[in-house]
Amino acid sequence: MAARKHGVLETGKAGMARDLVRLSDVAKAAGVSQGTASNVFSRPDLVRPEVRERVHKTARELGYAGPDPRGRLLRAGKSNAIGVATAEPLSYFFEDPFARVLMQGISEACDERGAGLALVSARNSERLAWNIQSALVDGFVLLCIENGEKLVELTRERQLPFVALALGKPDDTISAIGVDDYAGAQMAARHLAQLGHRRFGILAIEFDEEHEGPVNGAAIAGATYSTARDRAYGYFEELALYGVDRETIPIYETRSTADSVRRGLDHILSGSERPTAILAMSDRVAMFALELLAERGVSVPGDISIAGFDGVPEAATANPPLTTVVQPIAEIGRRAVKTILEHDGGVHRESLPLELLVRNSTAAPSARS
Amino acid sequence: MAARKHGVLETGKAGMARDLVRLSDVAKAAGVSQGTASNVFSRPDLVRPEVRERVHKTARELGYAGPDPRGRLLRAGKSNAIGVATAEPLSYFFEDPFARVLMQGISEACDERGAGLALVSARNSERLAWNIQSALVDGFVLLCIENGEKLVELTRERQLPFVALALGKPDDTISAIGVDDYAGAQMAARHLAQLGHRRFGILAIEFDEEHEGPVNGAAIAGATYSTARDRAYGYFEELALYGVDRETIPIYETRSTADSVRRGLDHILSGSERPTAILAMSDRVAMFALELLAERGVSVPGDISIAGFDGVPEAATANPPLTTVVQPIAEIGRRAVKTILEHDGGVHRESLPLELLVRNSTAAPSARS
DNA sequence: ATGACCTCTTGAATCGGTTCAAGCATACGC
DNA sequence: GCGTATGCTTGAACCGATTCAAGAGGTCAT
Repeated sequence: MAARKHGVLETGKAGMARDLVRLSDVAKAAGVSQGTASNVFSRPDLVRPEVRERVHKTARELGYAGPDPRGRLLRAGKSNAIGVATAEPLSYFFEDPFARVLMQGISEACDERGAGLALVSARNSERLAWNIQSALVDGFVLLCIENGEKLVELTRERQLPFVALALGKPDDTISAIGVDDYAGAQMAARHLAQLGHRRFGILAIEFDEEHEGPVNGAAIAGATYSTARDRAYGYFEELALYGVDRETIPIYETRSTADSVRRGLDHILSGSERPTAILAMSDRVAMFALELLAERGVSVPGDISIAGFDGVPEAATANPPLTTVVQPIAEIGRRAVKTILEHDGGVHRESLPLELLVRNSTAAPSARS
Repeated sequence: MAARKHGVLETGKAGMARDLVRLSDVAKAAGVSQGTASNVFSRPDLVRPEVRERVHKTARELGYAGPDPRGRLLRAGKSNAIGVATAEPLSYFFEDPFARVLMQGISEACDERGAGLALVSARNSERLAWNIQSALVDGFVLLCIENGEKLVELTRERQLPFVALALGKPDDTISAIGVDDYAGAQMAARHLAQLGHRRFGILAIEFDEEHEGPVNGAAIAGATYSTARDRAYGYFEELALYGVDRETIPIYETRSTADSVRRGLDHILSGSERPTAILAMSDRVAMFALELLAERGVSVPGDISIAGFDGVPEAATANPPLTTVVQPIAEIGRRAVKTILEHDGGVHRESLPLELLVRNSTAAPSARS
């Protein structure tokens, strides 16, 4: 009661006097040492009940808010929270389907272990750097979508445990969890080839920082992002087994937006020999393509088959439901958290299995194609 | 280079020796005072370039990770982050459509102002208490869904600025942002009544902690959650204007799960006079109902009209697209952040406008009904 | 040569706790 | 009555920075 009354008074003096009362004030007022006062709150069983009660009473009378986590943090060292960082804006965590499923896995693991969760990001890279430098966390999960190198660079300087979500990096001295994009791409390609398709088009995700448009072999070899590169090679190698020459496959690098997918589709379908199957490097891109084709009256899988990649939940309810290579996204998140919280100073690299999930967006090419 | 080498050595000794090198070590090694060393990193322009360079070099050689945010935090007082707290498990932030849109608004506002974002929650309330007590934030946004009272109680003790997302609380001494649920419910009811409906059923969201099932007037009056209560009264009052007696309206309290909505639907449709319109207190519930009715071969809006509440994005792509009362969810989030970051010690209460959005799930009752 | 005025730099205080070795009673066994 | 085990308390060190009044050294004008 006294506490509440005091609190009201405090906030009443709009904007003035912040939290003036500290543990040492309580200790002094209660006539005990600061050490004892601290024990009252953190390890009550070490304190004689009467003393404990007296200190509590004093604290209430003074309006003490309880031990300030800032002080504790400094002493204890651990903030008991992990940070998830990415170079995208913060809202990415709540918008992107992949990120959302990943975060579900991450948050489950955090809940289980009682760890907190801090989202670290920013629109411009200067602020991102600052945010990473000043994040109050015990470790980082790096969502390496856009600007992975930079992210790793910045995080490394914090000298905290971290794990990159993407194995591709040439640098295998850092911990990472990911999937075998190459093998996954092979699965998708094999599936379509075995259905009888021989004419393909590829709707790619980002190979490089800023580029959009048709892509050739050299560009792929020099790609900044290994995810796209590996998936491309996976497609190529597998299709080669079925006698499909990679040179004949139109491939368009999109920016994962509806507009760029539209342009990509135009490019791919404009050739003399129209593909009967499209390999999309992400479900997101595949689903944009699905919508656009429906608008144009092209039947999927009647006229064209499409296979995606990632296995986001939305793929199941797309129209038609999307055949895709599913990543264990939530599991990746869970393991990332585990890796950080159980960090032992070593490097932890892990590749999780992919799985082809056949739905209705793929079928044998029709006779008339 | 030296820095990296050192870093590698450090982490090499698996699990041993943490970050031994502090600012004071660097200062000593560089032969400057700690104050100067601090300035080198935080206010470089105060330091003569040569000295600055020397300190930086020393820091690199020692493998100094840069000023530790923990120390800074204690001194500076502000962690420059806000916490979003709720009594649901953490994954709620990424699963629930309402929460997601809200978080988009919140994260945009945080991005804009360069504030960090911490998610605070837990499965059991003991841990929740601890997490709130120890969150390193400058203020809280309280997502009062399930256990608002408790949440407010816990947060109040931190003596940090906070804003509750829900106006309903009897306690108007706390800051809050919300909508006029009563008026919103009236809009939905009026719309259906004006279409000609006179027989209604209500699929309610939670009135109380644990209950599911048919609800009577007394239960509503004594409801724990004001959101549900206000919406119910909004429906009742408006329908009364059209001569509909509230006693004749079957109302079922769901737990917002598919199963409970199924039971709710059974209850509502089992009466002798089948309703021609259903008022659902949330889009989530409405969309479950939509699916279930489709399964049963009941046409919406042919046989039955349904109106939702909240205006989550999914409502637009439901089948049929859902008529609903839309809340400015993202805007609520943005204002919440603004309120906290601009906290002046006063109480800030705000009610944002609702809007009826008519789509295809509502129509005039058919002749045969 | 003197004093005014700059630009850096220093040293100490401070932020708010936790922890631990050492001290002091009190009770217990003999 | 004495040594010892037991149970609370204490006081001081420490966590890792930032800040600011005061000082040091140098420049410039008179």
